[in-house]
Amino acid sequence: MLLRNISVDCVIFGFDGEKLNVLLWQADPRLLMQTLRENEDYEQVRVLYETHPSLQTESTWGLIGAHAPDESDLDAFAQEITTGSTGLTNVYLKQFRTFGNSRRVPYYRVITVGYYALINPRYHNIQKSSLTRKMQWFHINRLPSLCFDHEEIIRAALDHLRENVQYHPVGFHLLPEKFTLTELQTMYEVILGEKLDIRNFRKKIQKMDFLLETGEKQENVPHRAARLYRFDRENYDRLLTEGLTFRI
Amino acid sequence: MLLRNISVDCVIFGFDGEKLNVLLWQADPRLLMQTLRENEDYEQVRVLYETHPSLQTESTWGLIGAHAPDESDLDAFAQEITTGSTGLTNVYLKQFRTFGNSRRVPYYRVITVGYYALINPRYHNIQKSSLTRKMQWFHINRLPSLCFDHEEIIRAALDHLRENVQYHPVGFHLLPEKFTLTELQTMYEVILGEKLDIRNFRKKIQKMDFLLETGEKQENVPHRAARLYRFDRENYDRLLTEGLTFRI
DNA sequence: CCAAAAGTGTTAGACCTACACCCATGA
DNA sequence: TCATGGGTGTAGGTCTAACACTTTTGG
Repeated sequence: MLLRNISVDCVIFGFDGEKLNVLLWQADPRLLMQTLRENEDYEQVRVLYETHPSLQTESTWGLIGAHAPDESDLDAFAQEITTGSTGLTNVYLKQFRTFGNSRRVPYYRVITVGYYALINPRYHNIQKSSLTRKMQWFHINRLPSLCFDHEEIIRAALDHLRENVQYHPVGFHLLPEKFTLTELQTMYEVILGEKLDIRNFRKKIQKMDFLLETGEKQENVPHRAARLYRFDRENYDRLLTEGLTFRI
Repeated sequence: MLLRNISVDCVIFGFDGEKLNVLLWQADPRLLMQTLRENEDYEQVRVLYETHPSLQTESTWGLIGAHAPDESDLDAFAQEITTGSTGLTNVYLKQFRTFGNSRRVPYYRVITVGYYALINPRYHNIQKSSLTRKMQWFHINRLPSLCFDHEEIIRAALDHLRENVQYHPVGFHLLPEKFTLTELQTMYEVILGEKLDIRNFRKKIQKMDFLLETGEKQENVPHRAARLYRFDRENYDRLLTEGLTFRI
């Protein structure tokens, strides 16, 4: 059974090497209606899904989310939602805030627990669920019209990410497993919204001692090939216990 | 009406000048039963309150919290809860995490939205609600036995506070309006769990330029009287827009 | 040989750390 | 006059910010 008053929304961030994007979703009204009719799990939430216009117009998009089932842990359910739409398992997910205004959706009370995911879009496969008309990446500065308070949720996720990324090495989840220092720097520049000095950035990040040189280089690039690094989680964890403070 | 599946819990932190404490609560079984009988708002949550032993033994304590009413915004409801137990209005409250494990309380599903409050206990008056047997401060290192997952919630609140306090000037809420530099330093030492060098701390905090000297001094202390300062929020906000980064 | 991005070092100033003694007050 | 905590400065090392040219690669 679904909990009528509780939903989970995932702000799925993807970094394509140049821009930070969010994965958004549009329901297919026909498939949605059919599911509402045939699946009695949806009994609890029918009125909201049946009638809200934003789920039926072509121009309004939503975050990837769902009402929580009675029997799932919220963290696990957020993983399920992410896996269901990207095909990725074991994604970095951060619960960042719960939105609890009493009139944030129409008809009845729904609080939503907000998570954000960091993924590298090169590796994922968008999976349409049975209700989906479209699923698409949007640049965070060019969001379409969004239903409910989803724009506020995305804004809040981004603010949270911006802080988080400065004090915790989570940005690596947005990159391929092997990445160049330029990719790493660009990711930070995009999230923080400012240019960083290339020489100072390299000195700083290399001094932190949890980048592993793979010995490999880029291939088939029309310029000097860059060295590829990987994030050394084990060493990072060890350094943490010794009191390292990560700071970009 | 109360939302059966959603509660709000407030970890109320108080700093007494020496230690960091948490305000905890014990129900009075007789008053509780009477309220359950007479107040039909409690219909939804009766089974949980009637039968769980932790609400009835003398040795188990709980956080200050309640099931959320259908019509209140969660943030506002957390304020109400805090006001109801401390008599203080306009308290610093931070929503820090939502606890959503499916079996965190018995009988039926309840997720709880966790907030923590920072108050100066000198100014507050504990107000017992109609259900209370006892309400009492506990030192964070000497917590009593707690019901449900409340110990985990307190631990998580403390971790969050520890991070928050280093990058945001929120610790001031734990102090009286006018405070000495030693009080400020002690507060940071207690939260961070480490000693700070007095001279370096003073240089650092004074350089930040949002402490106002009041011109007053302590009175009736058996030693040299310390100067009293106050936090200059306006100047802090101005400095923020100019790109200040606060860091203890 | 050209275009494009990779890669590298130095200097001046700011900041951090470690550390010890005198001062003001009330009892 | 004593006990208690308030208040202060310096020196050495580390970190930060600003800044421009050479190298490698593919086309």
